[in-house]
Amino acid sequence: MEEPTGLKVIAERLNLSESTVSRALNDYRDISARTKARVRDAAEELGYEPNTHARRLASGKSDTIGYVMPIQDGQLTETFLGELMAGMAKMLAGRGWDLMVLAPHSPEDELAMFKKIARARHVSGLIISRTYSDDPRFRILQDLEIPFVSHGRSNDSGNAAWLDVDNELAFVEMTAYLASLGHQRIAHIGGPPMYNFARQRADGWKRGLNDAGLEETAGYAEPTELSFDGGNAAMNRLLALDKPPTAVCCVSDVVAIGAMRAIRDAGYLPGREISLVGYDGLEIGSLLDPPLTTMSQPLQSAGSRLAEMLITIVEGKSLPADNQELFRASLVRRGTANPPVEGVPEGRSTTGRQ
Amino acid sequence: MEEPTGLKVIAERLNLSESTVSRALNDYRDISARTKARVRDAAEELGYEPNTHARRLASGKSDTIGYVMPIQDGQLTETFLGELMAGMAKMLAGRGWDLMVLAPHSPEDELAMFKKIARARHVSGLIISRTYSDDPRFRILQDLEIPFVSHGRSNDSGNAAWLDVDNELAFVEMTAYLASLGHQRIAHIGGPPMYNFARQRADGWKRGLNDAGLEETAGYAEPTELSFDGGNAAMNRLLALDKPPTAVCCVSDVVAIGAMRAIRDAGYLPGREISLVGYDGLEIGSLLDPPLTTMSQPLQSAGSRLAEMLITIVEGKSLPADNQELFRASLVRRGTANPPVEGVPEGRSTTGRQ
DNA sequence: TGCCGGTCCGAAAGCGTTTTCGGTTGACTC
DNA sequence: GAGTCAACCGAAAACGCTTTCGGACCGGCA
Repeated sequence: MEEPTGLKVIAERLNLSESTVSRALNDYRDISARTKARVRDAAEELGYEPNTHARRLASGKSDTIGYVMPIQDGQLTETFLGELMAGMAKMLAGRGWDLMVLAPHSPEDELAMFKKIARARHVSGLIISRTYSDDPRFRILQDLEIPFVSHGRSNDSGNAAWLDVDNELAFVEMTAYLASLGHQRIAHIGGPPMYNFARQRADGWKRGLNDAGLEETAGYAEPTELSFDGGNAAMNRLLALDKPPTAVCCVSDVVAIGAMRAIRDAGYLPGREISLVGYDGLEIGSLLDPPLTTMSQPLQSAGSRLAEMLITIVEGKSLPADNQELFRASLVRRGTANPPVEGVPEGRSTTGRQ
Repeated sequence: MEEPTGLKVIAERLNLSESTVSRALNDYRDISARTKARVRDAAEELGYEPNTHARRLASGKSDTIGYVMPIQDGQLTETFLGELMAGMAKMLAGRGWDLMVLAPHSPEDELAMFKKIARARHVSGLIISRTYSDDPRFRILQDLEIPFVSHGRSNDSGNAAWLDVDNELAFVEMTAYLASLGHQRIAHIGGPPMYNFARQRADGWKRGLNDAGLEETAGYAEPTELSFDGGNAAMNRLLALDKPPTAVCCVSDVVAIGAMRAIRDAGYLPGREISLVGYDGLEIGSLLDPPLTTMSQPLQSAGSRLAEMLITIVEGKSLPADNQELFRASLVRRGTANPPVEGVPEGRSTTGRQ
């Protein structure tokens, strides 16, 4: 009801022009300190809040960035989106920027959104996530000249801005940890190689083996779906080998949980006959029996940093290529990774040779 | 680089005025069908996309709603936020609206955001969630005249708009289900009564007992923290009773999982000596052993509906009080709810009497 | 005294839409 | 054939801010 106070009323009250008031509030240096103080006080007192749309129209800036949610392929929706977005939103709010959510329901839809943004420019930058090994979005966004930062790398992320977890290092460390416990037969249950992180993690596992002086046993790399069933099936395949592994690096916690079930069903105990490490640091993993050892990645801080990077790029204060950061995952020691026990597990098809 | 095409260029190309073009695109009826068609074709061809800020400034509408994330009290961040927001974003996008995320880090911060929105009006409505039994936000938002819809009811939600799951009914059904399996000693592990849903669920359990002709046994209502440890502790208290329950209605899946552990530690098997039903329908529950029976609530559709309701309110097409909807949770039968077995469990402190 | 340079502020032109208000047609009535 | 009434479109004023440009004023210097 009460019309909001604009520049006008505060200008009239102080016998100043609107332009002076505007510049005073925006801290232009051709306004005297005294005037600035008067203006600020009056603005405060009157509860002035600039009209966002007018400001954005006049300045040509939108002070808004968009987060593109991963396209939901029916199954498990990422559980950490909330935390990531909270990190972004808080950072942005601190700078007076807004966070807008985009939830495309297909790649075509996503493309249409990009095109619209490229034209309307009401969003000045994007954060994308869940990158593929070959991800056309990098090219598209560059062609459309939309500033963006990616959460996760890709083959196509060359000179783009990204923030990623050092997946490879995480799995190097995971493997090294298992080796340090005494394991020699360390397998890997991986994800679909179309996802970039899946490839990186597999690479990390290989390098970890190498670093530990172990060699990659045939059949020890088992790619699978990122699901409970996928982990379960992959673990069953590993158990059917002549020499099943005594430890397994799993591409995700959910996959690891599926593997745990398979281990149990085979009559073993996860963390005893077969050690297991997951990845994601899911809260829920600690509730299992035994609690799942895992690698956890920072989320709130990642969201915050992503937003920060994008702002500097949008403002032209840095180049995309200068914004490439690697976060580090950290080992969460719980109950499923322990030194190997002697003699087990035996291959199902063997009769004791070994 | 290439300046975006505005109303101007399409007006010039067609020898029309900008105002005519604008009205044609907005389907005013004082524009001939022929002209509308010409304008639309030209707009299409030129890839016209209206400038959001200019449009919003001129029309005085913001076509944007904000989702206020629950304030994170350190512990487990809701796992379903992603899905809920996806539901909202998709619905809104379909109508040309935007979804903005607000992530206050304290109640004071939240209040400041409300006040700012009330003045700047760059967000035309809000969706709030995680409501308390006594939630001051209802009053505040009404006083500030900010249109809003709440995800969850409250004592204060009288004539406000809300969408909630029928928590009470869900627990009535849950209790009835356990009773139908033959259970007579049905307990409830509840949440902090400051949360409105916790109260509702406790009420549902009581009504369910009543409907089944059972009476509430002393000590069978155990409020606790919404965490694994909370569930664990509460279950231990139940197990220490003279006559422990043979079935337990849990306020959430996480709490139920904590309870499962307690049951195991006491030497029983969840779903055998003591049945258990959770609430939330967490994916992860199906990965447990045995898989957790639970009640699942719709999320994407809730998000979508929330957004839809808010739009009609913002547009003045309906009153808040006419937008109160109850969704229904549905039972997901998995492994932890079965008919009672005879004679067990015994109270720990008893020596065999019954 | 005249000129120069700084400091501070006002005027005014946008930014790209929407929307009100008339005005111009042509057809249609009596 | 004057008057009426739709039907259709243009002019122009917002919307509330930003930003450029120039002007007034004052002190200091030659």
